Order: sequence, then C-alpha cells, then structure tokens
Amino acid sequence: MLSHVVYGCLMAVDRDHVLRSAAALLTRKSTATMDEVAKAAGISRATLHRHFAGRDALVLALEALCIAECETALDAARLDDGPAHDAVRRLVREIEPAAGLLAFLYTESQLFEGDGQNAGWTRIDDRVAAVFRRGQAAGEFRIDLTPAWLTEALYGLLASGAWAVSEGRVAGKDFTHMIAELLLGGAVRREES
Amino acid sequence: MLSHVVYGCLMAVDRDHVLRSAAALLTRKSTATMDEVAKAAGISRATLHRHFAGRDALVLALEALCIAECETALDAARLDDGPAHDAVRRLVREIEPAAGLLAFLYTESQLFEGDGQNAGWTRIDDRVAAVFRRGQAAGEFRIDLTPAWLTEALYGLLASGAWAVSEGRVAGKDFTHMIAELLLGGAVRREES
DNA sequence: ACCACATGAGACAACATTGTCTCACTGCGG
DNA sequence: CCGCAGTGAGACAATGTTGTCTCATGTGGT
Repeated sequence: MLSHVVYGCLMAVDRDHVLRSAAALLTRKSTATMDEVAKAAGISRATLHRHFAGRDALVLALEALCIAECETALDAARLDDGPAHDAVRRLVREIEPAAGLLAFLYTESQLFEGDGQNAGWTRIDDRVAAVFRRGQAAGEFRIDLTPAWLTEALYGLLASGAWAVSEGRVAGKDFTHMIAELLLGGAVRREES
Repeated sequence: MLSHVVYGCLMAVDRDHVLRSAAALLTRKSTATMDEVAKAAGISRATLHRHFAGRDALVLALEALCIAECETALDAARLDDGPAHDAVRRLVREIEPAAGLLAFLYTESQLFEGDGQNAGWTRIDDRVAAVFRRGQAAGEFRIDLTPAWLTEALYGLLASGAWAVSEGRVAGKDFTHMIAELLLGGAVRREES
C-alpha cells in the first residue's frame, strides 16, 4: 500500500530531475539524441524511455514544465500591480530561469503543429499581452506597437538573451537589465530620468 | 568554348534559384529534408545533389548567400551617414528581405561549431555593432546597453519579426516599423516628439 | 543527324535514431 | 532469506534520411 505512495513520489522526483537535465541539455544542444539526454540525466536510455514514451513525449513534458514555470513567473510578477513598466521588469526577472527552455521550445517547430499544449501557450500569451495592453491604456506605453508584437518581441529578446549569455557574449548578471531596459526604453537615450 | 560560358551561366542561375527556394522553404520548415528542398525548387533530388554535395554544403551556401545579402544591406543602409538612429532604421529596412533566412541560420546550431563562414558573420556583427557604438559616442544611444547586446537583440527581433509575420501574428507591412521602433525607442511612451 | 550534357526517376547501401525487447544486477521491504 | 521493482546494458528491427549510383530521356549546339 505504502509502496504506491513511495513509488509515485520517487517517480515524480526522478522524472523532475530528468526533465530539468533534459531542459538544460536541449537548451544548449537542441538536436541532442535520446541517448545524450539520458546520459545527461545520469540514467540509461531504457530508463529514460520508461519515464517518457519517446522524444515527442519528452518535448511535450518539457512544454508542460515550461508552461508551469512561466505561469509561476507570471504569478510572481504580479502583472496587475503598479505601473506596467515595473510589472514588465518583474516579469523579465521572474521568467529569466525559464528563458533557456523557452528559447528551445520557441524554435521547436513541432510546437506549432501539434496542438498538444497550445491552450497553455495561448493563456500565457494572453497574460503577457494583457500587461502591455494595460500599459497602453494607462498611457505608459506607446500605442503604435501592438501588444501582440510586444509579446512576440519579449520572447525573441528572452531567447536572444539566453543564447547570448550561454555563448558568453553578454554577462549573465546583466540578463534582466539588458532585456527589460531594451524592451521598455529602447536604445535611444532619453532626456528625463 | 562558348559552351563553357553558357554552362557556367546556366549553372549559376539554377543554383541561385535553388538556393532561394531552399531559403524560402527552410525559413518556414527548418527541418525540411533534401527531398522537400528539391521539390520546392522544382528539381529532383539528384540534381539538387549535383549542385550541393549534401545538406551541409547547402546550409553553407545559404550562409554565404545570407552573408552576402546582409553585406549588401549594410552597404545600402550607409551606416556611417547621418544620425545613428536613422542608420539603424535604414538597416532594418534593408535587411528585412533576409530576415527569414537569418532566422533560420540563427537557430541552426551547426552554424556555431563549424567555423566555415565564421569570419563573414564576425564581420557583419562588427559592422552592426559599430553603428551602435557610433550612436553611443554621439550621445544618441544609452551606454548601459552594450553594442554587442544591441546587435544580438537586433538579430533576435529580426527573427521574432520574421516568424511572427509568417505566422500571421503581425502584418508584414509593419515589419520594419515594429522592429526599428521597438529597438530604438522601446515600449515606453516618451514625451518629446 | 549527331553528340554532349544536364536532368529525372529510381534503386541501393550506409547511417543514425528510435522504439522495443530481453537479461542480469541491485537494493529494499516483508 | 526471498521476492520484487527498478535499473543498466545491450541486442534487435523499423524507420527515415542521406549519399551514391545507373539508366533513360530530352534538349541544345554543331
């Protein structure tokens, strides 16, 4: 009886560890094979297959993980509180840990065709777009850039940032500042502040 | 005797057509097979192989094409003339046709390991970074965002833009404006102008 | 008409990856 | 001590892609 609980628990722990190892590896090498993923997680390919029926299932699970982390980040950023530009800064800071995985899934075209987690992504898109819309309504953000584009741009900058950091082109500690400030303020120097 | 000229000419024309077809296809479906690439170009796989020894050679040729187009865009943008922010706007406008191909190559990790065209990319990076550096030196651009990051961000936004347009999320005619204005001015509404 | 050459179609083996299977080993609880 | 569940290692076939080959066809120049 208890064994079921222990079993379920151990599986969950291992599964999560495998998932995070896979995320870390695929972030760096998006074409890694199941064998490489297994080795990166310190398990055999057979065990990897026992946890995830196949590569599709693995990517699907990574999508679910990424969606969950993004939702957590969205909650932690409290997008409805205070000025929208501060909300965006909080969002970038909170979502940073998921940026690498996000970049991987962003380029995984399978993401678009298979509508497995499509609802989850749409939900996140909507929440992100909402903060931009709120900023526009409050007169904080310019209205010639659509919320949809700002959302898309945020993803692109997160991916670029994660990639640039992993390549050593920019310092990891500057990640949040670089992305948030560019997205909000742009490259042009401004008079005020 | 003349046949050699005609031969060379025909080869060049066909090769260019194949290359552009491949670019258009791989922009949409980065995992397309050689067979799909051949069909997209309206030729057989055998002929495709006669033009490009293999997939690696094809990607390498696409890199060369993209590099050439980027250099052309850089020339046409006259990055050394006038205010840096206008130069950036011209650059985005000129480089737009290459954005899709750029996005494909940007995610092709093979690009980083094989140092085939590395010098070409470095040269482009340097020219792009130079305009941001010039803008900083002239007091136009803020100095807390490094030229390297601004360059990286430009690539990311170009990729996001190309992808968003091809997915129908943003209108194609807004491409240049969306990217250039976000990169330069950011999302925050500004008092002046 | 003749010939050279590029092409398309298809066959073929080589290769990597995947998914499934078996078997032996280990650790842990009963 | 026994049994069981999970694991690692490896074998295996199936699959898809690639690279190479041959052969028949058509076309354009001589």
